[in-house]
Amino acid sequence: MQESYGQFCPVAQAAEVLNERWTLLVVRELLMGSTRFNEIQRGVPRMSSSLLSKRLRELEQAALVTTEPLAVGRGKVYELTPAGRALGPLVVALGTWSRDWLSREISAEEADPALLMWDLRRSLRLQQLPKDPTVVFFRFRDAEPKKRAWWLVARRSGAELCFSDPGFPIDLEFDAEARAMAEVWIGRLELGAALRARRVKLAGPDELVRSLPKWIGLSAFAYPDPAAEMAAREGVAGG
Amino acid sequence: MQESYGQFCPVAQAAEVLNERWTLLVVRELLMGSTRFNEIQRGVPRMSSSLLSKRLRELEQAALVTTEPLAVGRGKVYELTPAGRALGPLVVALGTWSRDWLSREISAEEADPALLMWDLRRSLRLQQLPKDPTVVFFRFRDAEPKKRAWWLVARRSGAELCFSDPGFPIDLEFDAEARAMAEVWIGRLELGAALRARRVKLAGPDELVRSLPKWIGLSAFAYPDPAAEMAAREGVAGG
DNA sequence: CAGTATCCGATGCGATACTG
DNA sequence: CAGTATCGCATCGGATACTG
Repeated sequence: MQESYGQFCPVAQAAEVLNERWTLLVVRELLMGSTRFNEIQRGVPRMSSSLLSKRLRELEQAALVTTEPLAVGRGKVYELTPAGRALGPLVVALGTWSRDWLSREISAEEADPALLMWDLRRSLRLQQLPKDPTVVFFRFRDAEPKKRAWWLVARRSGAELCFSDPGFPIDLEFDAEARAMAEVWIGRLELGAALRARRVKLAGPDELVRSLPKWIGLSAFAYPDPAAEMAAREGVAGG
Repeated sequence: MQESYGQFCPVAQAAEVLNERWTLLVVRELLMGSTRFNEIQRGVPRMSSSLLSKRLRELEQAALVTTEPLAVGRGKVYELTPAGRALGPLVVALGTWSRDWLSREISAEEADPALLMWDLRRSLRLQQLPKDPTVVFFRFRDAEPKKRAWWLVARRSGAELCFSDPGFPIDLEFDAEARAMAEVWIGRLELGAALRARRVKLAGPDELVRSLPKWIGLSAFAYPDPAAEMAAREGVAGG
């Protein structure tokens, strides 16, 4: 832990807790609903276990996180305290600010399909699925071999992500560069626009294509406000 | 600069810019209106010049800050770009969150009168002054000798801060522990309550005492919203 | 699986000294 | 005054190995 700033200013005190490397991203994962160590780690794959462990302890000490031993099996459940949950709007605001003002391109390195798919899976609106299961195949031509193909098997009861063909008939098929998909995901590129520009290709029965925006979620930062969210969806569905 | 997180998530990209040690506090100073190097540094006195210089360059590179050489004399003027200014509500929200949820006590170390007075001077509402000049003497009994006594000479045209008696007749006199004063400043302790509890003492003509809350500002985090602000003022004036 | 302990190298930061 | 250059130590964090 860094030395204290030695200031009474609340911003300084907040910074002492949140500015440590990775900490904010761990909070983000918890806000997104991850509760288990490995689940959290899938959201921050470049972070070592030991550091994640340390950060979780620090967050617990700062009273932003509580843990409870699992009733069955080993391990704990990590959850945000009210103080931690109160950071939700702040993290969203930060993400939105970042999307709007930091014009950095997404690099090839960053557009990790594993992370993207993991995020995407978590944000599905399973209740809106047009079929049960709905199976979507994703192809990222530019990704490293092991991360090129993904099967998403979405059921109302939950969704699974596979690296190899699970054998279900495929309903929809995406084909895109990981970067383009990531831009759509974070709301910098609208799906309709991406499709028109052929940066993202989507194949399947017309009605399934049309209904997709209803149940595939986007990043929390993709929607500045609910109205814009709805407008964006209409636009996509119409395209 | 730390290594990149390697994530496309906007939060990660924002963190890369803002999470460096001291950076957020430098942004805070710029948001508060400081534009000159030394002015900024007075708000972060424990930060070395070299590091402040480096951080300012980084912020400039991230397009949050612009500089302009001074027409006369040496040095530059530092200013936030629109992107930087857009962080304003975020910093305030962070400070408010911190005040509300991080219940850390202000330590004696942190309650630096120099910082407190510097903040206070900057937040005066000079147009609301009852007299011109209005001279306030502050005594912090618990502070180190050199920081025990302060004279604030506030004029509509600007305010000065002195460590030694400037010779003006004193209108109001504060006497408090620096910690108590800091708690009032950040809005964790209401001035009226502090006065009643004798943690802060204020002496002077009745009408000047009463008018003080009108022109002495509090930290940006002391007011969750304008309504609360007005209510707080009324409460103080009545007490 | 769900973490923890240890080690070691990189680097971030603070101190000091210096310049126009 | 308004910064910049340099240096050396501390510490942070990543890799690896380990445990119940």
